[in-house]
Amino acid sequence: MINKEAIGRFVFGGAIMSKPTLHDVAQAAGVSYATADRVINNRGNVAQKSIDKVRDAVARLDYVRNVAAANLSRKRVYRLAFLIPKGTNAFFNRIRDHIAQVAAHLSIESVSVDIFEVSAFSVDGLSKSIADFCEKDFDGVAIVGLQSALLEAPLAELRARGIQVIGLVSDLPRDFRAAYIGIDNVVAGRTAARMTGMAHAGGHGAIQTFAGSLDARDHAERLDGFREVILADFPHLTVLDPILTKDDPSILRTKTRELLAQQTHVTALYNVGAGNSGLISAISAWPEQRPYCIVHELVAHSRQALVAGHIDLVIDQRPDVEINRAFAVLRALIDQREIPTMPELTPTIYVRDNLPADPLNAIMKAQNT
Amino acid sequence: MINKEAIGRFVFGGAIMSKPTLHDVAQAAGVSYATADRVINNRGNVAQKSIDKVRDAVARLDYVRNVAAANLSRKRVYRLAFLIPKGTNAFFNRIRDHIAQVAAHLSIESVSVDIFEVSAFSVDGLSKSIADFCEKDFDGVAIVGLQSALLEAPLAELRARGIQVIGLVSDLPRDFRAAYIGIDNVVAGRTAARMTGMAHAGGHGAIQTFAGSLDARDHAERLDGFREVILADFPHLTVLDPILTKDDPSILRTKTRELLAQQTHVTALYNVGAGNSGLISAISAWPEQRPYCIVHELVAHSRQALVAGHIDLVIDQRPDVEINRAFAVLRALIDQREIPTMPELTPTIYVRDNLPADPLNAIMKAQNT
DNA sequence: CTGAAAGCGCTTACAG
DNA sequence: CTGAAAGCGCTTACAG
Repeated sequence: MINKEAIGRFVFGGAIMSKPTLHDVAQAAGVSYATADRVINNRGNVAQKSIDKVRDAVARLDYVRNVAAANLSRKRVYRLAFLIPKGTNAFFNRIRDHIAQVAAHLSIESVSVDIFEVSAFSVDGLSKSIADFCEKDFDGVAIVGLQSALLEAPLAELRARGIQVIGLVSDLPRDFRAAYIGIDNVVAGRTAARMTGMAHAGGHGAIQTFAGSLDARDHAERLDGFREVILADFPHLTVLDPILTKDDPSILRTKTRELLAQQTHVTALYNVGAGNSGLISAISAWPEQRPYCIVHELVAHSRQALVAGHIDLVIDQRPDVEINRAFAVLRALIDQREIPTMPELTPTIYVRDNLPADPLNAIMKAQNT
Repeated sequence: MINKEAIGRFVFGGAIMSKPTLHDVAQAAGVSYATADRVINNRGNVAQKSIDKVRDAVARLDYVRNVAAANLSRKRVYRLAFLIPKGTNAFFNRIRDHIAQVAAHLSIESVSVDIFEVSAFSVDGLSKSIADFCEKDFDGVAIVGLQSALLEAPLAELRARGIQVIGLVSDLPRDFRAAYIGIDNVVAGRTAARMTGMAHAGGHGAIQTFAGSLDARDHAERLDGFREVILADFPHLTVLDPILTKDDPSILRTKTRELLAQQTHVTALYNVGAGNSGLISAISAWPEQRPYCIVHELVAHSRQALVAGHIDLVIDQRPDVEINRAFAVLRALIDQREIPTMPELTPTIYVRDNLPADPLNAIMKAQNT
């Protein structure tokens, strides 16, 4: 035990001091407790002279408000909400599950969590949902957003009501949310390209891309990133224009089947969007000579396909990490604290060997025994 | 806003009830507040009859202790410590930095954090450090462990003193710690193998492995996992026995240089251990014809080599995530709560495209302007 | 504009 | 074995 570093202690004149309280501040400033409280919390109705004295004392003593005590005395409940696209999309189901799971633990610490489902990918629907949401009494909300000026008015209304807003997975107009929690989709596309390039080991090839729609910003960004890297670093490879799928599994199935039946020169498939179950079902019928295959988001079917060797790679945005961070960021914003240090969000590469334990699978195993 | 789910509220008879307090429990049980407190916290000196009544009331009301209020009243400080190998190893520097960073934020919430450096990788040193540590007054400690029966006695002593112990990065003897936070190194090796296999695109090849020492459990496990996957799924590839390096960069440099000068049939390099700066410096002298190259842990030099294209892949254990989890788990253990849901630990694959933002780099850029 | 007092849900002596 | 009371650091009426 050679070296020792002490952090987070208050050492004064060699002795460990306890943290200053509002009482100490009031005393040092020569005002009453209540007055000190008023300036600390900007409650108004305080003489400028008092304000200055208190501010000064705060700085001198290095006072920091004890949020836990404050919350206790107010019986505070953090009222949080999530606005998530409704529907059966496996990815958003995963998001919902994790929110519920975290909420169950957090309820112990006086946090209430509501999930609202909004009509998927519709600017009108989302705009109306946000407007409705204004009526409710919440402290903060995480919204799976869209980029549209139509959302600005309802978002401004939320802010006016003191509700903290963050974008989740898909961003809102920049100036109308306090933070964005999600991956950079250009980076995700670049990552997919790097892996595809590596897997060709310098050989020639052509990559068939798939996208739900080029209007979807995340899809377009992934394609851009993908093309950038292939163009710059893998001159032997060609990126074919995307087949548009509306994220519909049956379209993906049909198109993939056609492609494989034609015995084309295609050496790799990359789907930037959803609907992978269709792609997988088509591919698994051609097990012997399938192309290299990358998709996004780890959900039941993509996971299974990875394990079975039908696809090679899944790029995942770790919705569990995103949700955890959304809670932490919302609480910090509501408390007007600094946002805590957290690990960065980066697209995660899964192969069959580094998959996280599968909770569903564990349950099924338990049932079988 | 079609559907709505409320979580974490207490709904009773249609009305939202606030959580029951100890007061409610005492009343329902027909005992005094103090007695209820005694059974909740197992303070002893309570008649069995009272215990039963209180336990019953707790179950009926679904009471859960308010930890924040308890901590406030006790002016509780969580006294946490980390035992980390000393030395200049870039990986452990990263660990130390992140601990300090998290600690700076946590100090606000009455947590004190101390880092103790112990002589690296020495069972004797670690054993003595743990014994010394018993004398100090802490609530919990995370230890970068070793597997040795010699550690059992001092660890038992820690437990006897009510100090919560977890293994971090490298595990302690199973029965003498409450949890282990770190990746599965067999999985890490398997992941490296899968990527190496893919990068050969079905072609033949030979992979030269490097390890610090085969006595190091993590090194041995990574090699095992690596061999397993190559053997099972990549029959065209051969895994060469590891060159032992003591994790010394100069040894790695020399050996790699020799290897490359010999113009061998080696198509890939995989170092399961540390000392990568040596490997990288040797490789970067042969930019045109270098083999495929995988190393562990994202630190300044491996990151730079990835960006420069000298190496292909870094497998990282996300020490930042591990540290965050260590704090959360220690606090849960100390509070005797359930361990909170957190994203799983899985070896992370980095290529040059999905790197997290580099804080150092950002600082240097700022200084240059 | 300012201050004294009760209360948030708990723990800790202290008195029976 | 049991209970009444003060106090943790804050907020919220309420009275001046």
